[in-house]
Amino acid sequence: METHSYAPGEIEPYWQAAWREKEAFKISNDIETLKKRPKFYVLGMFPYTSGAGLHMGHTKNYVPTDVLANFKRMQGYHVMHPMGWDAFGLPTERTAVRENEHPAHITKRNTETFQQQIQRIGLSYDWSRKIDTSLPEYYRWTQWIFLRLYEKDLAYLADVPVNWCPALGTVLSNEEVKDGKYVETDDPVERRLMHQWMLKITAYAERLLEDLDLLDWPDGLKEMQRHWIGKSEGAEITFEIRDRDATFTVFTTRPDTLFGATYCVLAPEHPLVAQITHPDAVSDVYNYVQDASNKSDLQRTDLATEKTGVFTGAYAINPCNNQPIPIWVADYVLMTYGTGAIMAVPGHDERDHEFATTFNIPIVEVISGSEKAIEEEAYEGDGVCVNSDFLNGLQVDDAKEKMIAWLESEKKGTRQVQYRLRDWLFSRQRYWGEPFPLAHLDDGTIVQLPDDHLPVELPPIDAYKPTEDGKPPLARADEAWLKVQLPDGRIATRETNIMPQWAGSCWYYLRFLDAHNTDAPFDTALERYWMPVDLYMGGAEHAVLHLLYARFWHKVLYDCGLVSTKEPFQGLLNQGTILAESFQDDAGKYYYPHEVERDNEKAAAKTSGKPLHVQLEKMSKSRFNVINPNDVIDKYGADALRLYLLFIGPVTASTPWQDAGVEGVYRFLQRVWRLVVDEQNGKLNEKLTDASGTTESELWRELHKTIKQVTEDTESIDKMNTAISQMMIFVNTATQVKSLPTETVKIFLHLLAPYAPHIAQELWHRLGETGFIAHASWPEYDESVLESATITIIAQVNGKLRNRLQLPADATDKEIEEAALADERVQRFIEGKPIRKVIVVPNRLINIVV
RNA sequence: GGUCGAGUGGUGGAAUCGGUAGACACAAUGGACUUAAAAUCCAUCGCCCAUAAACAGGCGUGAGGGUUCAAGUCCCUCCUCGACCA
Repeated sequence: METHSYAPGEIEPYWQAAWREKEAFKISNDIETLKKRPKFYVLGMFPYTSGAGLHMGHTKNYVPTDVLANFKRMQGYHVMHPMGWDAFGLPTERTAVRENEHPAHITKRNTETFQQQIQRIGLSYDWSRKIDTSLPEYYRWTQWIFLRLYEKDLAYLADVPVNWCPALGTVLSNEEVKDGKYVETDDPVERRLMHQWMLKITAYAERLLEDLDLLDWPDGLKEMQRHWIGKSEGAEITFEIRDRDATFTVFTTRPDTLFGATYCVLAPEHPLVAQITHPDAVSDVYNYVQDASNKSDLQRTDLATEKTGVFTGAYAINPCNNQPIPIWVADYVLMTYGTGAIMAVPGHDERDHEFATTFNIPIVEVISGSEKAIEEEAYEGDGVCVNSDFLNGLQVDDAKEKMIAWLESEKKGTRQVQYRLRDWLFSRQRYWGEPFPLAHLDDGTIVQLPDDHLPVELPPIDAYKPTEDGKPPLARADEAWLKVQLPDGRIATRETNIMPQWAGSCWYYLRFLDAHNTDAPFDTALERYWMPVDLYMGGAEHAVLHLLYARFWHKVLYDCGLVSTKEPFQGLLNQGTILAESFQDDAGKYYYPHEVERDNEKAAAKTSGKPLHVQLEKMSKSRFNVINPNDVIDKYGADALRLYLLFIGPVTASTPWQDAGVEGVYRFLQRVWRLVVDEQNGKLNEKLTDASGTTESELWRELHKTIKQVTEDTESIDKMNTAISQMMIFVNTATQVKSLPTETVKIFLHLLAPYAPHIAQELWHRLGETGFIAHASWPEYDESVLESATITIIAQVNGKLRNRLQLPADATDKEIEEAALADERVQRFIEGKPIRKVIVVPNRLINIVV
């Protein structure tokens, strides 16, 4: 029997093809056309195109941003809503090695899969703007922007400690190293100084901090960035060394505690260590420094359970009281942080206190206020200075000021601001990334290649690993690539490091504006029209690094006069994660849901009968709890997937996946379908009439209520779940009425269209409309329709609900009071007690206090 | 350890500025329809007390205290969980 029920599997591919053929979401690049309307730029963070394909986390980002794009488009905005691929990076290179295939081929395959999967969701991207960071036409401009940074002296070479794995002959990232070993092969990893490219992001620390105030970002996110930048104010103080003609400088945020400094510490790498160490201590110190050099920063500071150190035998002079204090070497002081030396105040710093206790160094109280004896516990709180000569009696803040003034007048120190932010290690010894547009001359000087040499394309090489003598993979390229002739005729050797994975994503939001420009990274007029991004959505894992790096590049481009805004992303939201049940046995082994026997709370493995722990965790392959978006589309369609993802909770909340919930929204879509289509014969529902909407006044009012709520909730982004609730209420009402004005249904379909575009389009079409509902105008609501002749007033006695009163909307306070007092149920609770007070909240309630 | 956020029915979640707690769904239970099932439709659905039934009543937003005519919402103390950083 032929059925005419809702069949997403048929209508969705049909309309997706129609949108593609008609280029329904393509945006003009003609600036005059664009300027006729306001703009809205909504961007979901583009995916890293790993072989795993699209996962539910992507959809939790791309669906809400798409709803917003559809909504703004219907409101009359020109909407920039592009998609592309973050394609350079280590995972693809690893696959290339494993499968012995060129990473470019793997990338092509992966991006095609991604595009196919994304298109099935019915997202309204302008695919003509698609970019791929690993294509020369794109990375040409990444290299071009790097040259602008280089010209501004923001790129430099430095010796920095890296994780070096001798067995693999390569550098590893911190994430790849655990307990001094490479996580995948257990090969030992050591710390080694290597020549690396650095970007001087610290030069922008203050602006990166200050300009956070310009942004409409969640406070928590701004706080994370502030913390990462880590501005601290204090003083640099110079210490002289007794009996030697040498000094060292420390940075402290607590110059007020200088009188309490009872020792100093130099980092093991500090250049003075060798110079000042007393002959008797030389071998101890040497051994200690050797040990420390193999530890990571984390092992030296936060993971260290015990403080270690060694006395140099030398003494520094405390500048405020000329007392000699011992100089130690300890690995809890890092050379890369501050000046690589500290003054230690064990009385008022927890780590110094621990160290002083371990090594029996005196502890002096200089700030009063501690509840415990200063020998027992460091006191880091506020208080009044004691044992501090000219600071005595001052509060901490005043004491800091006075001490800095004194140091400056005595030329023993200066006011200083310090940041936690480090310069950005910008080179990798890998293959699948952007080559640097730089070359080295024989005399060691570095030259930048002229712009017209770009792109510097990746050369073909025989193996994606370092050379025998430890040079990066690009050093395997043939001479034709390695040697480059400069405009003046000299021959230079190309830089063989590549840029890190972050590089391509630092400016991709600009390339979307003018994706195929071959003369410039983007057109300036287009940039001025579209920037900044109005809403940027992405996972919280990018809250710090990606956003900070992109902001940094953007500010450099701003200083070069290439972009018109100080900040790239005006609005920003982190979508929540999607959780799902996972099953784990006592040994920590995970099981797939189909391997598990469920009995209410308890779960057991089907094969072994072992009891399993059931927990809600983020969906991930390694936890065996992934649900593939494409499987959901196969079963329920893209509209149901979209609606469900939005209906389970606010966009920013983390919510568990429930299969049954998808059925709920699927049923809702079926009800919508039946409003228009008679499932028996496929014709239009007989209830539909040509009457004006106002004839069915209750439904008309519900419609306007729905327009209002869907408009407001969609606008706020984080309330799309309640927008759907209200649409459900409308459909429930519409299902029950006896005659249904077609006009009313058509208006409703506009509201549904951003959320469930396929079904809205299909029903729109069946109601005789041509063209795309996506191009129709967003409906307005009429406030007067929402007004009702009567209102419900809550009658309370002593704050407790006693009755609901139906009263005319224009009733005065006095009339409300009279009606309440006349009410039988209210009277029962007053029972002749004296009325002390009556509170009337307009349009809401009356509270009688007895 | 630090910073930020969150605790509401069996479940996901609603609740504007402090003003009807539990919208909308899911699950469950009962019923209608059906040879049967699915689908669909109707009803019930926080806890307690009471009743033949009903009207009503008491309690209730992690725990304890406070402010207020009125607290899920504001303040204090504590507990638990999560995110990020270390």
